[in-house]
Amino acid sequence: MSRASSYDALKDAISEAYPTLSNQLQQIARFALERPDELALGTVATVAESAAVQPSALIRFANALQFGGFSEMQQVFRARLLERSSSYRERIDAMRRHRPQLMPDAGVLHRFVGEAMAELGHLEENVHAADLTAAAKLICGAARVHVLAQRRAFPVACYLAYALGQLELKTQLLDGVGGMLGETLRGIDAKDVLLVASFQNYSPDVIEAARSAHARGVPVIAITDSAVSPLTPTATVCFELGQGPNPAFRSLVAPLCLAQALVVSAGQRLTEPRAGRAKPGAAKAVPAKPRRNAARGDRS
Amino acid sequence: MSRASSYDALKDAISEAYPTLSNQLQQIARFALERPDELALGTVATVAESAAVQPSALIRFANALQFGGFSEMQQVFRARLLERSSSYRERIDAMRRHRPQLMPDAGVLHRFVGEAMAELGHLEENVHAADLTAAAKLICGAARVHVLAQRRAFPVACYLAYALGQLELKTQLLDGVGGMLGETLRGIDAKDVLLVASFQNYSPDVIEAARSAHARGVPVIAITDSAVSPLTPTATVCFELGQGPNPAFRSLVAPLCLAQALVVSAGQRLTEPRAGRAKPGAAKAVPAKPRRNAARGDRS
DNA sequence: GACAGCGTGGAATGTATGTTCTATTCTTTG
DNA sequence: CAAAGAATAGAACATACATTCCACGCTGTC
Repeated sequence: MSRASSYDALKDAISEAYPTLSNQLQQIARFALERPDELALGTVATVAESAAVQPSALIRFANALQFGGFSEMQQVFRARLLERSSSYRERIDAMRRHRPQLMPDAGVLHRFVGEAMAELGHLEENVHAADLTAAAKLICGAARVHVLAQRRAFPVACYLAYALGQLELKTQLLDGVGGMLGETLRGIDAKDVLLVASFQNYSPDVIEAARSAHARGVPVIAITDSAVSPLTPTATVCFELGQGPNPAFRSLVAPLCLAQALVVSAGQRLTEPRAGRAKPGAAKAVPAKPRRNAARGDRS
Repeated sequence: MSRASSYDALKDAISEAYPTLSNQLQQIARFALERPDELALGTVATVAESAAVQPSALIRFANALQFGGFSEMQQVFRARLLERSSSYRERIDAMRRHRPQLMPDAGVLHRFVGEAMAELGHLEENVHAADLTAAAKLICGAARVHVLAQRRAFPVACYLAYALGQLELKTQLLDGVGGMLGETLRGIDAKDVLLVASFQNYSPDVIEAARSAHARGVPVIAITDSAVSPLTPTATVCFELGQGPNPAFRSLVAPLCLAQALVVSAGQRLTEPRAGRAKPGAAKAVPAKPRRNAARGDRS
């Protein structure tokens, strides 16, 4: 029997070998199963102290399990940690593998469906509910909502403008038609809100628009991909979606799903005004505050 | 400002410090946000190699973020890994479900993510690979590609126009700006292809455009929701996505994912012309054939 | 065009780590 | 009760590591 390469296999190997182990090694075995995180991250010395054994005993334990040494065994515990950290992707990958590709273009569709699902999983993990609430609050309290995006992100703006327009909100899609973008931007005042979306490579116009709006006290809600996006510093509320598993073919699935949630959150807030919303007047007064991310604690 | 102790705080700290960092340090910042797992488990040397920087740069990066050294910063990444792997996240999910009034908008996001995934599942079941292949063939063989959609489906058209334009294809987005839609439509001939998308309630303009194009022998590729859609009879290739589990809040996730698959299929066909494609001339000649769905057998 | 300041690359250094080895202790058996 | 064997503790060692330091190159400025 060779050494185990997955945590589950390792668990089996430990149970199997357990009766044949010495007292101390059994103690380590129990420790390993009870606190696998500690074995994943700790050093020989720290684990040994925590398990109340000598460092050398850990090496003997690893050897007893057919590992070349402690570090080799530790890889298994670390792999477990990584697997666990992305629960969605695990399921997706399994599902994807389970289906063989019959035709060339079916494989393409399968692949993008799988990646879209993974992106959605990431979306849910990376978006803080409080940001969603704060953004919805801003939108509802605004006199007008301006939506701006370009190139790859433009569909997101289209959807937002359309869906927010379906509510009773005064929504304006800022396309650059006729080169009137600059003029329109100047017309935005602090009672409005600017909704922008941009991903790598970021459209300079959009960045500049967000910057200038922010400078004039207009609250900015940004949908972007990274915490180091140029939109981040100028955004009142910033959604950082991260990038999917395959950065080569990024899709709009995650941003659009977020946009939909944003619209519906705003819609709920409009139809049920008392649910957690402050007085309408107060809600309008809030936006000028430059606090970037409502969800997270102030960095003082 | 003291050093960040949680991953979220670290993300904020990175975004804040990002503009002041040197090029190399910015590169590391991006790497850290994109692949936090690697920073959690790797050593200075391995991370440095993976990020294509010198080990010392990593220490400088950690110092710039107010950490005493790399290891100190690494603790934050490791803490994140532990949080995610343990049942901590599940506990939050549970709390979110059990106390929706505390985080009302988290439920909204969760719901739409779930529905989007369901829609993607349906998409995969309802789209036939042969339709995808046929559509890609049409697109590649066309002299020009015209994309048309309105209202809710308009973002799909935007994406298609943008993405197809990124390939070497001559793509034209038919917005109705200036009321020129009718004029533009008359300019489409049988060597072109018309890509339309429309969902309930179907936009009359789009339906009429597809009908008239079809009547003049222009191949039409349609993305719609149902087999009884008014687009179905006039489409050379028709993707019927079905409607998601909840028809009230239909999203664009499925159609956009399909659009992406379509674009990439076309792209592959362009860069590898021999892969399954007939002679270019023949490919152009095919479309006029009135057989509706290439994938399915004739319904007799 | 020279100089100052900063960012960068790469080697040097001291520490900490994993592993090995041996002396000691405990257990078991004749 | 004594002796042999295994298990264990702890020190010793070689390696790998994080960190520091210094020389070089680049950029912007006077």
